[in-house]
Parts: sequence; C-alpha cells; structure tokens
Amino acid sequence: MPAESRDKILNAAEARLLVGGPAGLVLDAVALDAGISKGGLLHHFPSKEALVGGLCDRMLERFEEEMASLCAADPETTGAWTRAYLASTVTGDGKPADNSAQLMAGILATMGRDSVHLEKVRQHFVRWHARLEDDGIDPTIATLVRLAADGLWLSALLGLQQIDPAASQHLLGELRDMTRPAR
Amino acid sequence: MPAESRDKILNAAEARLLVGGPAGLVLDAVALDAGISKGGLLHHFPSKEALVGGLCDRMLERFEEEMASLCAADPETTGAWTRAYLASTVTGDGKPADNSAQLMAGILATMGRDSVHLEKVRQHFVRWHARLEDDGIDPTIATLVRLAADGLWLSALLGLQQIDPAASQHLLGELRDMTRPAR
DNA sequence: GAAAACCGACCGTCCGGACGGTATAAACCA
DNA sequence: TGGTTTATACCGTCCGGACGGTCGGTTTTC
Repeated sequence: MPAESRDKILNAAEARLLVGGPAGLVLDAVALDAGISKGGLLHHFPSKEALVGGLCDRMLERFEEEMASLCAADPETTGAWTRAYLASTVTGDGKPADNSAQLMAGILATMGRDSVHLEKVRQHFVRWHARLEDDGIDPTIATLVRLAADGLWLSALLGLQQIDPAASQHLLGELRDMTRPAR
Repeated sequence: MPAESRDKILNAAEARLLVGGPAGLVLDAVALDAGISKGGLLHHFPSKEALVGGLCDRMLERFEEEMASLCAADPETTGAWTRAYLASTVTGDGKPADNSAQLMAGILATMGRDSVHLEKVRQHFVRWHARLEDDGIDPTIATLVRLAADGLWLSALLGLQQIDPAASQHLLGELRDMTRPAR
C-alpha cells in the first residue's frame, strides 16, 4: 500500500509550503525531501494540483478531527462548538493554534480562487457555520466569536503581533465567556 | 513627468492581479495592458518586486486617506476610528468594502512573508491598532470590533458568503453600536 | 507474469530582467 | 545662435534558469 509514501510526500510538501511559501512548493524539491524520485511523486500525485489537493484534504480532515475531540472533551454542551472553533483557531496567547494559517495561505496562493479544492474548503465552512448557528447560544454571538477568531487567525497569518499578550488573553477570556450558556 | 505612465502601469498591474491572481501578474502582460513596452515598464519599476511595492504603497495610501475622510465625516468623535475601520473594511451587507482583500492576497502571494513591503503593512497596522486603543471607548471592545471586521474581510477574501445578508446586517449593526460612547 | 511502485533523463514553456538601442528635450558651451 | 553633451523616457529582442510534466525504463510485490 502506498499510504506510507503518500504521507511522506504530503509531509514534505507541507513543510516546504510552511518554510518557503508557495514558491517553495517545487515538485523536485518535495520529491527530494520525501526521499523519493520525481517520477515516484508524480506516480502518487499525477499533477501539482493533485498534490495541493491532497494537502488540502488532509488539513480539512485534521481540523475536523480536532473539532470533534474538543467538542467531546467539553463538559458543557451549550456553546461547545463555538468554543472548539475558538480554541482550534488560536491558542490562549493569541497565536495561531497550528500552522493552518500558513498552510491555507500557501494552498490559496498556489491555486487560484476558482480551484476545486477551494470549493471543498467553502463547503466545509458552510457546514461549520450551520453547526455554529445551532450551538445552543445566540447565533449572533456565536458568529461574532467566530469572526473574531478568524480575525485573530488572520493577524497571525500576516505576522501582526501588535495585540499584546495580556490584552489578547483578556479578550480571549471575554470571547469564551460569551459562549457560555445564557445566564 | 512620468507620473502618468506610472499610474497607468499600476492600474494595469492592479487589474491583472484582481482578475488573474498572482499568476496573472506577468510583466509582459502588464506592459501590454498599460500601453507601454516591457522595457518602458522596467524603466519605471526596475523589478517585479518594485512593481508590487508600488501597488502596496498605493493601497496603503488609499486606505489611509479613506480612514481620514471617514473619521472627519463622523459627527461623533468617540469611537470614530473604530467605526471607520469597520466601514472601510466591509460594507453594510457584509461584502468587502473594496478589492483590498484580493489585492492584498495577491501581493502577499507574489512575495513571501519576509518581504520589505509586508513589513510596511505591518507598521501601518501597528499605528492603526494604537489609534484604535485610544479611540475613547473600551480598548477591548474596539479590538473585538476590529477583529470581527477582519474576520468578515477574510470571509470575503475566501469567497465564503455563508453568513446570510440579514444576519450579517444585524451583526454589523451590533458592532457599530458597540463603538458608540458608553451609555 | 502482471500489475503496481518507482526511477530519472529529457522536453517545452514561461517569465524575469539584462541590454543595447532610439527619441526628445533641456543644459551647457562657443 | 548653433552645436554638443547629458538626462530621461521608452523600446523590443534575447537569454537563461526554473519548473511542471512526459515517457520509456527498472524494480518490487503479489
């Protein structure tokens, strides 16, 4: 089964994207890093687009898993999804929770706005947002929290760290409080 | 004076970036669109990087102007900057206020995260955020509003329109109310 | 022995930008 | 005043490297 090679390739591609941005995602280099030949790479992913698609799918899948486990771990079901979204987007100190920001940016930049893969991302977002609006709390609040989380995520993506840690922590606290069941 | 050609080039480059993304930003094509030769283009912008830099500067400049005029037009000074940020980021119906999102994305994608130009963007953000924290309203609120605006902007950038217009309008209203002087 | 996995040389295209021009006009000089 | 230099704007060809993808092979696996 090729799953092992596939993963090695995906890992290498992801690493490349994270350090070198879209320009760093070069088939030769990815193959080299993955310890495979270019031909081998092309055997698993017949085109660069397919490779990016693989990256995209894996990212989505991981995010989905993380959301599920965070939700499961939350003792309070009301607002759990919203809290999970917040938590899986940014950490306590306002940093991005994972490298999804860089990854997403890379994926986005590698292929245009019209790509099939972006469409998949959109569909996931639609689902997530539906879930958000049915989280047991005021949908407007939930949306607000989500947007703020996205804003934080964007800040991290652009490398804007102008919001100082203390303020950021305070804000995160507020946001979390907003997701608690209505008093 | 070369200002005229410069602007034509910048306009062409911007248009290219908007419709074709980073991949559409090709010197030959930009020169063609601008009605100038490639050599002529290179005369005004010695490198592609310089061209992107020009685009970046102009975008920042325009944003700055818009913020100033919005602030000046607001009868209530308290929270005016925060409101201006909100307004110049997204329109009433949750669409991005201008093409800054696409533009920024293109710029970002064309050059890596380490570029000089991105550094300029960062510095502007630092100033904006300082301004935001001294806007006469609770800084946490101001930050929250700003982040939500950024979130909305990001949604628009990714082409996620899953937040329906009515809800979006309601949310925008709430955000605006938050920027009013404390009751 | 056939299919799947993998190899790596090769090709074609695209694109940034170097370079050696030309045209216009202002600045300088006699 | 007329010639010469110099600066600026602009032209368009050419080059060279980078990169995605093809293809005819070889090896591994079942």
